[in-house]
This record gives sequence, C-alpha cells and structure tokens, in this order.
Amino acid sequence: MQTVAYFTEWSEMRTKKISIYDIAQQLGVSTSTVSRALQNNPAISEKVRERVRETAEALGYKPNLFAVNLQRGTTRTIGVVVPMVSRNFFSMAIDGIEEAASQRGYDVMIFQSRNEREREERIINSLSNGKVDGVIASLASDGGDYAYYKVLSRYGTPLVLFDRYVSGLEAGTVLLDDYRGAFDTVEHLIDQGCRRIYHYAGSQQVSIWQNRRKGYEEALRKHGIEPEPDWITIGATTEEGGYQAMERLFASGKVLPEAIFFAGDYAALGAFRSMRRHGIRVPEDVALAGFANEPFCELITPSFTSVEQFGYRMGNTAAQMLLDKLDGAPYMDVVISPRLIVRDSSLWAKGK
Amino acid sequence: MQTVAYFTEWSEMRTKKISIYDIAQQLGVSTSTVSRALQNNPAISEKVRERVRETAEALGYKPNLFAVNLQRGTTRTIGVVVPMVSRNFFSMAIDGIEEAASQRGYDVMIFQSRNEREREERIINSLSNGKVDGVIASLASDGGDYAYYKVLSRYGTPLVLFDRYVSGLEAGTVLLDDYRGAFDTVEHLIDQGCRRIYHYAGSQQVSIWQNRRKGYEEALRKHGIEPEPDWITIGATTEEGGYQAMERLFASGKVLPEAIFFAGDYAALGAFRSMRRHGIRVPEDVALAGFANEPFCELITPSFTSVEQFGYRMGNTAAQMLLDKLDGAPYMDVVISPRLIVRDSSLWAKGK
DNA sequence: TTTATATTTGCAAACGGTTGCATATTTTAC
DNA sequence: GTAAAATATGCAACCGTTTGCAAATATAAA
Repeated sequence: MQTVAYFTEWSEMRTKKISIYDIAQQLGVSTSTVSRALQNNPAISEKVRERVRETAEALGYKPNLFAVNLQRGTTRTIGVVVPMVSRNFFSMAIDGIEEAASQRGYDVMIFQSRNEREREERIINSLSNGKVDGVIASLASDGGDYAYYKVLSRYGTPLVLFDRYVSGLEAGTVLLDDYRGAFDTVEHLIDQGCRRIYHYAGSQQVSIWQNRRKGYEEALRKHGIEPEPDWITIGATTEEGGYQAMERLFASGKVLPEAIFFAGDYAALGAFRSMRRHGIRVPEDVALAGFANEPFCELITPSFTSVEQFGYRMGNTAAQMLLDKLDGAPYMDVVISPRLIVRDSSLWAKGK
Repeated sequence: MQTVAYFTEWSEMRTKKISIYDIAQQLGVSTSTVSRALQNNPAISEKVRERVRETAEALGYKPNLFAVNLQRGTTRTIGVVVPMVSRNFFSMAIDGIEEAASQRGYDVMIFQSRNEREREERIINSLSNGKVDGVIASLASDGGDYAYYKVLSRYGTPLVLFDRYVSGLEAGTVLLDDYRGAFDTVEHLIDQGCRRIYHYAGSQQVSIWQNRRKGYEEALRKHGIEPEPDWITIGATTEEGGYQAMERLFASGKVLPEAIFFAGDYAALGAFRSMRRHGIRVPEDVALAGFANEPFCELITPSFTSVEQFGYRMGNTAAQMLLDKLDGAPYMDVVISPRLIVRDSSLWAKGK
C-alpha cells in the first residue's frame, strides 16, 4: 500500500530523535539521573554514570539544544554584524572572531548590514530576542541615529563594537587608531617632499573617516601646511567613488596635487585608474597612499602604500572581550595601532 | 545598603524579559489566547487580537525563540561550513548564501574547517543536533573518508555541497565545471603557440583538483600533445606551495616549460615571484594562467589570466536549493559554467 | 423559549531538558 | 544493633510556546 511504502521509506531515512527519556527507560532509571550523569555530576555514582554514557553513545544521543537553552537561558552563540563579509578586512575579522569563539565553545552567526541602516536595525532587533548571548558589530556606514542598538542593553545582551563605532552606546570597543594611521601616512608624504597633499575622505558621519581626516589635517599643520578646503573631497570609499572624484578633478582643469591620501584603498585604486587613463604617473607625478592594506596593494604596479588594520587581530580581540564580558568581566576599550606600510606609490622623492 | 544599590542598578539596566504570560495577565486572558492572537489565528476575535498586539507592543514583547523552536522543532537557521571565510571565493559565496537566507527569513551560522578533517568532523557532528535546519558545506581539502557527513542524513538534516564535493553522500550539489574551466584555459595556451605546458595541481583526493587536471590533460591530447608525467606537480595551492615548486624546478636545472597552468591563483602568484627572482619574464619566457580569478589577478602586473568561479552565484544557488529542499523540493545537481578571463600573463604569442 | 450552530476562549499536555528538595540506600561511628 | 552521616537516586516543577480538545458564550433557527 502506498502509505506503508511511504512510511517504510521514511523510517529508513531518518532515525527517530532519541532523548534522555529513551536512555532512562533502557536503563530503568529516571531522566534526572541521566541528565546528571551526562553532566558528570558527582552525585551520580561512577557505575551509573558510565552505563549512561555507554547507552547514550550506543543510541546516538544528542542533546536538544533548544531544550537546554530554554532551560538555561543561554545559547553559546554570538552574533556578528558587519557591513559586508566579502570585504577583506571584515572576512579577516570574522576569521578572528570565529577562531576565538570556537576555541571557547561558542558558535558564530553572521549578518550583513550591507551598509543599510534599515537592514542593520532589523538585524539588531531580531538579535535582541535571545537568539545570541552577545553581539559584535561594526556599524553600517551611513551614520545618523543608532538608538536601536540600545535594545540590546535593555535586554541585557552584551555588545562589542569594532572598527566603526558611535559614542553613547553601552558597549566595549575595539578600535583602530585611525587618527594615528592617517597622521603617519601624511607625515610620510611630507617626508617625501610633498606639500600640496589632498585627501579623499569618507562620510564624516562615521568615526573612522572623521579620525582619518583629523589625522590628515593635523599632520599637515604640524609641518606648517594649512590644508585648503578644496583639498578635501568627501565621497564613497569605493573604486567608483575614487574614479569619479579623480575624473572631476581632471575636468576642473585645476593643477594636480603632489600627493593624495585616500581614506580607503579601493578609492585609491579607482583614482589610480583614472590617472592612468590621463597619462599621469604614480608616484612621479602624483604620490598616492591608501588605507586598509587590501591584498592587492602589494601586487599592483606600482605597489600601493597603505595602512595595515590587523583585521584578524581586531576580530579576535573583540570576540575575546565579548566572551570575557559574558563571564562577568567588565567592558574594555581597546585601541589597536595601525602600521603604515610604505610601498612604491608614495615614493615621490625617488620619482624626482 | 550595598545589596539594594546593586539591585536598583541592575533593574535599571535590563528590563525583565516579558512573556506571553505577562500579556495574558495584563489582559485577563489565557496564554493560549495570546499565543493564537499573536499568530493571527482567526479563531481569536479581531477585537482581542488587536488588544493583544497592542499590549505586546507596549510591553516590548519578543518571543523566546528557544521555546518556539523546542515546540516546533525547527530553527530557521542554516549552517555553513567552509574551509576559510577569508578566501575571496568563500566570502563571496557566504555573501550569496546570506542574501538568499535573509530574504527567506533564515539566519546563517558560519563555521570554518580550516581544511582540517578533524575540525570539520567536530563541526558536522555538532550540527546534527538540531542546531540548524540544514547545512551548506564545501569540504575540507585533505580528502579521505567523509562518512561523518552521513550523520546529517541520518538525523534528517538536509545537506547541500558546493564547489568541493564527494560522491556517495545524500546531498544536493552546486559545482563548477572545473574540467571545462581547465580545458578552456589550456586550449587558450595552446592557441598562443605553447606546447610544453606544465600543470601545478592540488591534492588529487579532491574533486576540483582532479577535474582541473583532467581538463588539462585532455585539452593537450585533443591537440596531439601527450603530457609527460613530470609536467605535473602536485602540491598545496597556496602562494608558498607555488613558490617552492618553482624554486625546485629552477634548482633541477631542467629546461623551463612554455606555459604553466596553475590550479589556483595563489600558487600562480608564488611561482610568479620565484620567476621574477630568477629573472624570468611573464609571459615572454613563460606564460602563466591560474584559477579562481582572485581580485589581485587584474591588478598585478602582468595581469593574470584566470577562471572566474562565480562565488556569489554558487553560494546563492546552494542556499536556494537548501531552502527549497526544506520546503519539500527534491535535491538537485547544478553545474555552473566557469568563464576564462584572458589577461596579459598568458599572452605568450604577443611576447614573441 | 428552547435547541442547534457558530464563534471564542481556556485547560492542559506536550517539546526535552535541568535542578531543588525529598527520599531511599549505604556507610561510618558509637 | 542503632543512630548519624554520607551517598545515590527520584519526584516534580520549571523554562516559554504551541495546539488538540473541551467548555463557555453568543448567534441563529425553530
């Protein structure tokens, strides 16, 4: 008969889920004994514990995590919210997070905000229902009001922000010293003899772009150079953004700067392409430095000077901090020092 | 008093989790009514449903997912197991998976096998306890016995394999036509006039490296070239692996090939570095082609010929397939066609 | 008004574990 | 041999929802 055939097939396919009840029954003990035995509770005699373990193994028992979580109110899972997993910096950070988490018996859930506020808000909201024990996030870049992050602290879900952050949130932070990275880079360009140094910056709503800009400005001032307003362009730190900005500069007919410091490598790449199209040489005509040390920086010709952000380290540190917090430790604010990596694209002096 | 102070502070920090019980109490109805109302069950009068919704909103109610999951036996979460999230191909795939999943209301958990069998086995085992509704995986590369994947089907957890797979598993697959990608690449090299074409291959335990090798061999044979055994080197498809292999070739003093087809871009990169160290020009002396179309391929000089794998598409398709399977659809086997992208590194003819 | 029929709601049993407390059993001490 | 202490196990409540079934209330038909 049809039904029987179906049933047979089905029951062959998957073995019934077995619970502590099944073990208890088989051994003629209570479920509490089984539960305790499985947790190695010394209240249960070694003999019984051993037999329970054996039958559990034999039956292929796996605890139902939802029952456990429901009871314990904890998930041993952390949520990670990043703009985009496929950006090298973030995938490195996730690598570091995953490593720390798995080492300490936690799982990792990944969510992408795709730099959209609304999406990030949905994610954070869905994360506040106990799905995860804690959250690590790098904010979406379009700035504004991040009040929705407060639902996390309201529901007692710890939060660690890395890379991009905003003040006023109850959270631990793992930040890069963006100011310093920018400062060092610009000072290096000045060392090369450049004085008219432009800056391509990201949205000033976001901490990291703000700080890089400040570092840029103050490095100039330290060396007696007052940056003029039109030396700074604000735009998306994407290849497209950099390309368009450069094209506009060419179209304007203005004299080119001696160097440009880009707040991101991809923007630098876009601008570089535009320069090449116009026959401008790097670094001989214009020196160029980026930020993030994307893998392509050392491979492109000329290789790009950039700032290493230590993504793996940042992610790993953020995860450690979150897990420590879950163990009762207080929040911390960690600042990681970036490293300027000088390559060909900024060696203006040499080009002379 | 200390204790009181603590308590006050604490109670200010986090509001008590509120449950349907609280709503029920406030409204003087039963929890079943609330539960049904929240699910828009028509058995509950519109009036009551409305009031329940309102108070739920007012109280900031969020359902406890563990209770729901425990009851329903489903998690709306899928697990993803990849060798390494920071490899471009995989982070693109994860991007695609996350997109498909979030669109259909699923969450994504990420696990890294780091190409270690033992680690992968632990992950798969932990995934079979109902933590996720289904699994998408790309196998760890050190080959061998993948029997541990069978626990998934035994527990009724659907599985979709992408990129790297192994036969004999009950699973859907999303694969690249690696054979075709290799075949096209090698034929292109032959077009360029190369005949002594070497191949740097990955572990022959793994489907993708096997197929790329086959594609290589058959393309040669099609054009009347019989590949000699020492034309093929097997090793890790990493920068280091490629570099070392190339150094060994130099050390051997043998005559260089006209072209080398690498099973991976990073291996090609390593070999390229070795060549540069020895003053060998690409493509004039030796043409070179890789596989994966890593972002650096188009940026390096000379730009690298490679094969695009459509990571985002593969991940997205795998996720769609898994979610369809969860909705009762059957497994499928999808094969995606790669695209050869010819760049400077393989233009041997031009170099002549 | 009474009875039959819808329409609403509540009771209580799951789901699969954990754990405080009581009970039963064994061991030790007197 | 009995009381006290230590050890080993079980009972039952609980975590927060869902849902089959019964009960209560409202509506319609007779």
